[in-house]
Amino acid sequence: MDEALPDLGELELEVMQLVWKAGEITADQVRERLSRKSKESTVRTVLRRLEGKGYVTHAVAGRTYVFRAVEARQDVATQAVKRIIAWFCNGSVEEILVGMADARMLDPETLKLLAKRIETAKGSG
Amino acid sequence: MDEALPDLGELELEVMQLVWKAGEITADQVRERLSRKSKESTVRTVLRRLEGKGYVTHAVAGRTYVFRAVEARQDVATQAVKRIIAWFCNGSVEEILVGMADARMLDPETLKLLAKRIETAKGSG
DNA sequence: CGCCAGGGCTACATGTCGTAGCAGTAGCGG
DNA sequence: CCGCTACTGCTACGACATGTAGCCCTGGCG
Repeated sequence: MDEALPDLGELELEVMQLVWKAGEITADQVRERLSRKSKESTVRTVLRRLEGKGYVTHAVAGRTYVFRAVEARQDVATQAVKRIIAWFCNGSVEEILVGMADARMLDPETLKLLAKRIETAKGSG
Repeated sequence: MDEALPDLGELELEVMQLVWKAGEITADQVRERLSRKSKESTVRTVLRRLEGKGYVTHAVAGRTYVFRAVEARQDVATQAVKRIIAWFCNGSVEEILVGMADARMLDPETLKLLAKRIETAKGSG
């Protein structure tokens, strides 16, 4: 669990979105909801690769595989950000945050929410 | 300037680090400082590709190219985060931040700094 | 018992990336 | 003024990732 970041291609990503959104999903359901119309074997290959990469697991329901995400979307996102920080900012979280602030991606509301979150985390963790 | 995110391989990334750190740098200097010992032509190819991707530009000094980054490290990092957010959180910045808070990547100090930053941005921008 | 749904394996084309050889060119020293 | 050398660009090649799909296997149902 160290390289666990976006080794995801476009299709793979879209599939993951679907998996996250549905919670549980079959290969065929994925195929139906996919914007790009791929063949079933294509979808299944992607799903299998995703499983190989550790992004999803499957349970067997009858003769059908039901997939679900291994990690929550937010966790993967957080991991990704962490990676970015390590990559570009030598581990300085502040740099990123400051950059985000400058880019108007943050606002006081969000900040307050965060403050609360941190409090909670401190208390419960 | 829309896909301008980490299409960077390992070597490319390391080269970028060097460029950012040095401000201005020649192909040979890059080669010297590289952890991995590559041939000059390799380094030059990477530099050229980086230029093609819009990450660096060069000025000619005598018969030597002097490279420098087009965008600041923080900006690229911010872009990257933005991309992540779009990818995994449907554009919700909060989700990421909350995730970071939960992952203990944030602390009150940083938050205060951010608050200040936002104030400043509001005033000046 | 044969058919069909659902799945796996294997292949292939394309694109990226690291690596590098080879050729062109412009100064510098003789 | 000329050749050497320092630098550069171009082109290639192998490895690996990714999208796409064909073909075969298997188990349950009619």
